[in-house]
Amino acid sequence: MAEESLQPIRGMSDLAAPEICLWHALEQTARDIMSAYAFQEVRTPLVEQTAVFTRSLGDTTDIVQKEMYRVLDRGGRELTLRPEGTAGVMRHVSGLGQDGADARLYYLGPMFRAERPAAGRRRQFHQLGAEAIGPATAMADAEMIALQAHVLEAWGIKDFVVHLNTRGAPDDFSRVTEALRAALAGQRHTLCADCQRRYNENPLRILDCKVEQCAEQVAALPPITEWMGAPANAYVDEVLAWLERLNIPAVKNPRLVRGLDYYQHTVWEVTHSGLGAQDALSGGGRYALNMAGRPVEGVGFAIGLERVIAVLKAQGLVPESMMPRPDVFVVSHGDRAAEENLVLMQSLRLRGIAALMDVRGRSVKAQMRAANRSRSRFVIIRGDTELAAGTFQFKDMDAGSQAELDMPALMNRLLPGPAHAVANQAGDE
RNA sequence: GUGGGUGUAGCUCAGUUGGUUAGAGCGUCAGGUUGUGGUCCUGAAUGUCGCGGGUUCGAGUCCCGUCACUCACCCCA
Repeated sequence: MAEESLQPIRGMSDLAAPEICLWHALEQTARDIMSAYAFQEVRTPLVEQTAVFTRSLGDTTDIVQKEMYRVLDRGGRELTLRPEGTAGVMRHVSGLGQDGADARLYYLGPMFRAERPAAGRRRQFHQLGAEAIGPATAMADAEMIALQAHVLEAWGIKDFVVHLNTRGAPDDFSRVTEALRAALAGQRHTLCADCQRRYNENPLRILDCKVEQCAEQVAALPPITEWMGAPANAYVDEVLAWLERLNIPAVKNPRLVRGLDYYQHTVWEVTHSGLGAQDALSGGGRYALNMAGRPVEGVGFAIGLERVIAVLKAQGLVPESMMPRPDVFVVSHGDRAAEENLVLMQSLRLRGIAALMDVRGRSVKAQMRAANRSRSRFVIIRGDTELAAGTFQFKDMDAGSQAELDMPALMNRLLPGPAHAVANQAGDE
């Protein structure tokens, strides 16, 4: 066998410049908006006891059945790399007791699912999620959808669509399940293999099957809300009313049910036409379940960062344009000058000026090339001549102009510098 | 998990019906007189042709396997 191929494992990859600059920008925007909605960040462990996920997501879900990275630790305990963020947050909240009754929390980080990678789907991917813990009210649900739309818009995502549905109250659930089985009983054998299995295990999931023959039969069914009681219907309508009041466009999609068992009442998904096969940008819903003996109710969503970035790139955004520019590159000629320039560079950095220099003792020409490649805004050249005269050559790399300055004049050019270097960044080509 | 496509220098790729020292563009580095970038000119370096096996006098080129990437299905973010 090959000695060792230390490459990243399938579906996981490094995230570095220039792409990382885009991530920083998105993260900063998201944190600001979360603060505006009074959400606090929570960082739960990347690994939890397997039961945290199996109990909350549901045993029959695809995530639990075939997509979790499960490992045994030294004590033989069953652990799992988190496939989503909600379960860990609920576990956290259940430990807070009364203090967790109205928690407003968000998270941002990697999730793991052992799937076959494809466009918009990785084994390690990243989600921004938010959870509002508290009693079920339509206003709380609408607020979350508004928050989510706010984030997507602030990131510059255009033309996303919010699909909304209800899974009904808990006591509607069995009624809908039975009604579905009854409605499909006759044509059961014409459904796809997966749906025949779902017919027994979880008939709701048949509703969002993409196989054509199933979709046709589903289209002929009445909307599931007809089998639900009046309270459940009143609840969704109220959510829709609040959204309208907030000017958040949303379309009702009676086939949307989502794949996780903990949802009840409002569920939604945001799609974008520019994504291809995996067109879901984010999803969320209201849930209720028992975590460690404590009931936890809440509403939340998760946005797939990789997919957001795919849309932004499709919209023409280039990560390279977001790379920060160094303010100044220091060029030396002669050992004495190099020594003094190292000290100069350090003092510039202490004042917040982004500075760098060549540390290999290369020719002035090579240093200038390096300065150009680094996209530095300015170059300071100080050799033996300048050292003797107590001056600096100060070159504007964009304009190509150069002037000889003394120390006060140099500082004068550089200290207000970051401001106009930033202003310049937007306009460079 | 199932199916399709791909895998040749840092990057994007070419490589004719298997034939002798494997190429281009971009990038990198160095020069174009002795202290100056981005344009131009000249030159240089870099490949276990994904990995393993097989067929053959001979394989980047054919066959098998394997790994990875990629796309679709499934499901989801």
